[in-house]
Amino acid sequence: MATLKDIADAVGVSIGTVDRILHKRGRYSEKTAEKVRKAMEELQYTPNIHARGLKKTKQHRFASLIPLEEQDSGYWKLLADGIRRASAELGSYGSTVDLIFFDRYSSDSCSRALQGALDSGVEGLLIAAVRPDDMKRQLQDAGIPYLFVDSDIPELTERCSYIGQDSFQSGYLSGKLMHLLLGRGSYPSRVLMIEPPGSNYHLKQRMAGFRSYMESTAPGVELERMKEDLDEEKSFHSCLESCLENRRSLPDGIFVANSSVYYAASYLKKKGEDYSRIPLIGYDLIPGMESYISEGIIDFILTQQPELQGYQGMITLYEYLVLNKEVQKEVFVPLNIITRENLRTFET
Amino acid sequence: MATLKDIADAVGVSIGTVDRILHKRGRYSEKTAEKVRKAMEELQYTPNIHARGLKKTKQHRFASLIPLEEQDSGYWKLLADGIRRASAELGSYGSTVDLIFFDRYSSDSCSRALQGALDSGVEGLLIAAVRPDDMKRQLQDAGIPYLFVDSDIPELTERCSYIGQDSFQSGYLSGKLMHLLLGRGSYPSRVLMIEPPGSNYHLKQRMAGFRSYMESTAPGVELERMKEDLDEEKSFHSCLESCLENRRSLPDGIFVANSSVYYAASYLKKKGEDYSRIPLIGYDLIPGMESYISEGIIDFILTQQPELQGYQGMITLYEYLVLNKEVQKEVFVPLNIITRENLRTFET
DNA sequence: CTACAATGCGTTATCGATAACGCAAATAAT
DNA sequence: ATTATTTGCGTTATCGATAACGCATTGTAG
Repeated sequence: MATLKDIADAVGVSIGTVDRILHKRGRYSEKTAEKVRKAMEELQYTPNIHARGLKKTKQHRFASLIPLEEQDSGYWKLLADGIRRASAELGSYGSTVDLIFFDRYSSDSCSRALQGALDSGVEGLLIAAVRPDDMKRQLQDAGIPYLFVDSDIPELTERCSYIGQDSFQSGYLSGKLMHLLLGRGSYPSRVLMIEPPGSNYHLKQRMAGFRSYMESTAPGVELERMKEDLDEEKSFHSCLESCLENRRSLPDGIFVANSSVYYAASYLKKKGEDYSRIPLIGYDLIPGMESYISEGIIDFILTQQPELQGYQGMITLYEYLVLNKEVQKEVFVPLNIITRENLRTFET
Repeated sequence: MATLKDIADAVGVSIGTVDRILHKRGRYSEKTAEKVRKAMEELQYTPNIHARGLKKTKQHRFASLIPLEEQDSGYWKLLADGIRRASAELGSYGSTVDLIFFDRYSSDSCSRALQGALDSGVEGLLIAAVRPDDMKRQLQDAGIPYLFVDSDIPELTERCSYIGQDSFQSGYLSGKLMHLLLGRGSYPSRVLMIEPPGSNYHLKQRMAGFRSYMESTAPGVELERMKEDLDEEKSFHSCLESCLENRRSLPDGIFVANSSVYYAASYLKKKGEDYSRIPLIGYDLIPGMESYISEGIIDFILTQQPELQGYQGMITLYEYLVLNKEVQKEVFVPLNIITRENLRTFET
């Protein structure tokens, strides 16, 4: 591997000059710059990351801002784990990461946490933008760069990137899988769509995607919609119970637009065989989900690898701010389909 | 972040002593060692990767040994791309990677390539063990560490790791998806299983997994088996043609155990609507596959992210040999299910 | 024509970990 | 008791990139 010194020797100048040219810091003639660039090309100069990183060691500080780990059935713990993994890695590169949590159902908690983060003097923020309206105001004139994960606020064009899901498409995909589970040609069938609490952009998009698939491809399928109000198992159970009691027969399939599918599964299991075999599709591989999948109560889980989102998000922020890498404005993570037969390969 | 110097100052010794204790290089008393270890704990010492890497810059050389990129419909190019990505990354850490290719249908080509790699003086080898018998002999007393990707030879216990697929399980999963596509209750149906040429362990496992699912779960499904002999489009087409002509009716589903599903798709497309709508399941997202998926000719593609396998494999080898990290003996990559509706999220 | 800035380039300390080297003091061997 | 050897520890050059500093030379303003 060629070093700065190799280039300098080849051209007949000093490393200082080469470095100035490399970083366009002025104080050189265009003539030597041309020669240097040619030599770099020929000798295939690659900067030594270690040397660069070592020299540039100056306590970088970042923070992440996501909902409380236990909210949404533990979904945010997965994201937090990814952030922690990135944090450990960045630690040995001389940076620190603060994890800040807020109550996603409280405007107050959210804005206080965000304000605290903005005032804490960190160099960059990783934000799960689950409260777009609250956050938008505060971020308008944020002095520091930020990156969104999980949920986006596209209007904030200064955000350095968004890493997350294509939620409409994931709903659409759920629709297809449900359609397959119903069995072709067994019309008419009735499917129950459950919209969990804390309705945000992504939930609505998933619902819309699901509906869109059914309307365009499976006209014989009738959709019923149910809205949950509390992110809690008991409440979910009773709500589902009253909904199912009011019907003539059991639905032919149930779709839950987030990880609350966990509650639906525990309900169906409790109610026995007839209920358990209703096709059930939902989101996110949170702890405890595995058993319902391997028992076959949950047929498909879609996931957008929250752990990876957290990890990637933090690493991207670092690369953007410290290494000056270019980053994509929008990164959609792969939509994974998890079912009984490939579940094991997704466990860490 | 605490540095060696911080630890040294805290204990009242020099950094040389701390370093010797850290690396157990002798020349210290157990008494100071104890104090140092305590200080490291308290001050949360994390070695600075950059400083370490910089000091240890000494041209590490590795090589990879995989089949020719165009074989198996271009499957190996994906793996090679992953290795190249790792190579670029490791380059800036001062290491080089040679990519060596061999003809996977020639024992001679394989053993010459392997011998060349072993004699080239590299520090570690990444090997796609697609010719277990040939390779086993040569690797018995290989002087250098090696790691397998894609295909394994579990008997060689000195291999530092294996990164790849659980092929039986992936066949089993294919079986489930095929079952869904057939539509529940539409028995009896007949499914054609195609075993591509170059029959190896993984192909056979996939076939076995598929058959196992059907036998255990879908007794009404009748399986027919067809064996291909040449890895070539024309030959595949004529073989498939003669097979389909000898039947009373079209099969209700087709399963191809590797990326040759590409040839099957091009055949079905050519033959028009009746053929195109036959459920078709296969493997690997090779270039050109996308269009058949989005047209709906291929219903499901399973993939074990060959690009990731190549990348991960090379990085793991590096971590094992250079950073002395512990590595898992066996890593199964996630089994991804790709279909029309999530295809886009898997394109890079 | 002097002052003084701007240009072009070389020199050097620095980041943190590593490991070779050197020097005492303690212990062992003769 | 004297020479070897071992033990315990400090000192220092090194890896490559960075950027501050310094010193000429050229250009420009008063």
